Amino acid sequence: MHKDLVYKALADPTRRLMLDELCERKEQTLYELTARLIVRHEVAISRQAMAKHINVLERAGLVRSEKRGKYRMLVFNDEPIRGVMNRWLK
Amino acid sequence: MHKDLVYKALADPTRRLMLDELCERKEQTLYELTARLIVRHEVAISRQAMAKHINVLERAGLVRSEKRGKYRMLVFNDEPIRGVMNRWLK
DNA sequence: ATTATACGCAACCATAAGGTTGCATGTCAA
DNA sequence: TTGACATGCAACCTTATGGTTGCGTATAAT
Repeated sequence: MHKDLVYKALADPTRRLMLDELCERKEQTLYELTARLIVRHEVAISRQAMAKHINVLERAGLVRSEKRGKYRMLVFNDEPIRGVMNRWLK
Repeated sequence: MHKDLVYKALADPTRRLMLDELCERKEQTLYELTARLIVRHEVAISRQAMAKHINVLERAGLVRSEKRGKYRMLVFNDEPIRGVMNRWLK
């Protein structure tokens, strides 16, 4: 569980929006999430770019994914964030 | 107070070490901090690179600096971190 | 069976990020 | 006042990052 990956994953605004959405709706497909970002947050992005972002989030442990048929189901996991943010707080 | 700058500032391991040190010892000069990182954390880095990192941290509001004679005094400020980490925690 | 769907993978591109070297400048000590 | 010291500034370089296009593939729908 490399914390560096968590910090780096959170450094991109698009990935933070993705976490916002996944935080609200616990389970989504990659396709749903992409559509949601485009229409609700006016993000201009391709599916392939979204897939890359999801991979970054998954390597950081912030997202768990599971292949179900032709869909990739995404679930948010807040545990890495908890282990990372208290570092400089007393 | 752009939160994006905070996330980006935290994305680099050297800057995180700098915050660690500044969190421990509230007031340091840039020179002290550089020396401390090199000897205590075995970071191979130049003074100029450190100055760049400090500027990034300052723009994010994580460090306040004040010119005192020929020294630049650095003070850690945890307020931006508090405003940034509860985003995905219930 | 054929077509549409949701996704994975790879190559490629432009910009940002982190680092270095070199030089200039203001401050302090001898 | 002269020199060492702590820092600022700018140009430059390398690699990482975020994005794209193109193609392949397994699943689902018609």
